[in-house]
Amino acid sequence: MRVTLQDIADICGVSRGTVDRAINNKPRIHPETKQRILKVAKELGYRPDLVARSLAMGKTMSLGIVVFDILNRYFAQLVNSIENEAKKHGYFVNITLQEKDPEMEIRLINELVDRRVDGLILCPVSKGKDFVNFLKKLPVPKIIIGNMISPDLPFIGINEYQASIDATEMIISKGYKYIAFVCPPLADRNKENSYSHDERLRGFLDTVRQKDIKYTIIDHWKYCEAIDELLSARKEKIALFCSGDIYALEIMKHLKNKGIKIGEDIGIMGFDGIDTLQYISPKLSSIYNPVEDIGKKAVENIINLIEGKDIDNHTLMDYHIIEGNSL
Amino acid sequence: MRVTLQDIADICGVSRGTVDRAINNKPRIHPETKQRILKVAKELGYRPDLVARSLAMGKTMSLGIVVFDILNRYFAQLVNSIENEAKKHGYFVNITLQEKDPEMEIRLINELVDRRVDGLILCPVSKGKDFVNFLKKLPVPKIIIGNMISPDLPFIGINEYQASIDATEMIISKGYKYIAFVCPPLADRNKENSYSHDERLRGFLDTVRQKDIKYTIIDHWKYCEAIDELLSARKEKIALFCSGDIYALEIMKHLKNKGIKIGEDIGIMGFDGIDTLQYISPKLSSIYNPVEDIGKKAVENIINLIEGKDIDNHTLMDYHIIEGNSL
DNA sequence: TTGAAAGCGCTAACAG
DNA sequence: CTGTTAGCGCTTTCAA
Repeated sequence: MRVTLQDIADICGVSRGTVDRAINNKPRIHPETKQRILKVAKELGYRPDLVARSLAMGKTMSLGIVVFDILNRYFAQLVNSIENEAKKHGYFVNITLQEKDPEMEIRLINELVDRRVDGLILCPVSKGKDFVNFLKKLPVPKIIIGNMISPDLPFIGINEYQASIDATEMIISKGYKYIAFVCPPLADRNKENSYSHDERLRGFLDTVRQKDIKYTIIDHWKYCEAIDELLSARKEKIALFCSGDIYALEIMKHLKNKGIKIGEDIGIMGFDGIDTLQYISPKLSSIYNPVEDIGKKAVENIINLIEGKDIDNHTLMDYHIIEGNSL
Repeated sequence: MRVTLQDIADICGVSRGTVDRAINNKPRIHPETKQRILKVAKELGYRPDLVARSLAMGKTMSLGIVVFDILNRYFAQLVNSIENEAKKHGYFVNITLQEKDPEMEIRLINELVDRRVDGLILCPVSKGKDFVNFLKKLPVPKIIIGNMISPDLPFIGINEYQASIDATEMIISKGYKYIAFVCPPLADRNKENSYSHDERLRGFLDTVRQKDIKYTIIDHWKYCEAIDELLSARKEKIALFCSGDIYALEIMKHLKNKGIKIGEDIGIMGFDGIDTLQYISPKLSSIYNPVEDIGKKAVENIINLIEGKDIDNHTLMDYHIIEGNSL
């Protein structure tokens, strides 16, 4: 049913090789036969079988992407920019979501490799020596985004530690004397890769301790309740530094429902600068995480690796503070 | 470098066929040889080459998805649910974004077919007879989501017309005497497929005309300015019915900046019920568009088609009105 | 300039 | 139960 090179060859009375030369613009073919072949190919609506080509060439022109959740705005933006950049270079994108399940993550990576993607872009949740070894052994190049898991694996991200210091200093500069740092549960962080959150926490702690600011760490899922308690327990005006805008948005929703005025009764700082924020009032202060640039850079780097070129093993992109009205 | 069936066959002193039987759990093989082969395969870390398998079997176990923009929350939710469901059935997902460019759309669909995806799930922007013919001629099954383009092509969506009637009646029931319908420019709608918006508009018009309600249609990109004018020109309290939550969010942002109280000074109704709304105050009234169910159903249907089974050509899913505080 | 043939790694049909 | 063989559709090398 589908037209193959052989079909065209039969009709034109030439060999498959010649048809190949005509169709793929290869040299060493007589212009006239070429025209004849192209004409027939067009009439028959010939389309190449990219699976067969991949097998023959050992190259699929596709990238495997593993992220955990495209509903997370950060990853939606990331995937969007990866897809756009990949397309420009003629690559297609195989996306899989691993739902924060380390076993599933490994399974999915394996299957992408089985499908012979030419390169992998990963935002891993797994961590540890075994996982790093697993990745290193894979027969395809890979780029890690966001959660660094090993200095040996090519990485793209921002300086989370410094960004967190900058954010904390900015909060302090607004006069807050008590800051709560909100982040995912430590229990999860032991199993999962939480490099970003760890670095942010470290930056926070180093700053508040050095500046002698009172603080607490809220690292469990009942953070809204914890904040309520905090509000009734502390007299001074407090600020919340959320390790991710998603937390900040949930908290803002909660506080608004209670009639608490954000920016007046309490200060909030986010992290990531996701674009949903444009619709939120008051405007949330946050850290702009250049996710589009990161996606683009990841594609550039992975293609360089695929082509055997050298890249910087660690690339840190520029971030900056977004001043909103929430502090 | 990569281990093949032949490598294992050589080591075990059997033929490729036998190794195949062992590895793929096929019958007619002696348990002992099977064990021996499996052991070697494991030691060598054998992994199947899915490209080769695809070529041999004429099946890639992958679905091609074409949407225009994963940054649009509606499509992020859709893609998420498609990916999850596909994974359950052992299918992988090739996603491409066409940026509302009809030519690009055709190019991308063609390339997905060249890559031998087993089925396509499309949210087309193109329309017209040529495009429908193009789709019909494709040698793979396909499902259309959202924008119906032909009664002959399998479609999944909601009854946009009826939903719009329900929404309009609900607005009217709140006492509004003047309603503005906000939707994308007509100019774009002539070229692009705007089935959803057209149906919503039709439902709106049929209702306001029948109930003798004053109305206007704002179908250009300067809708915020248009609304400002409307607000100063009309004395009665007006409602805006936005054909898409995205418009509603932009408008709410604009109005909030001007200090206009939504739900009090003006009424707003959205469409789609995207999940960003949970963070927005006041809560936007909207129409819940069951995008997750649609994605799931699309995968089920496309797999049925791939397997040669029959499906309902048109599937309408349940929607419902979300009552917020914006009316 | 063109043809023939081998091979990519796997599946499947047919013998033995 | 196992081996052999012929593809799948394309690329690539070597002859002619």
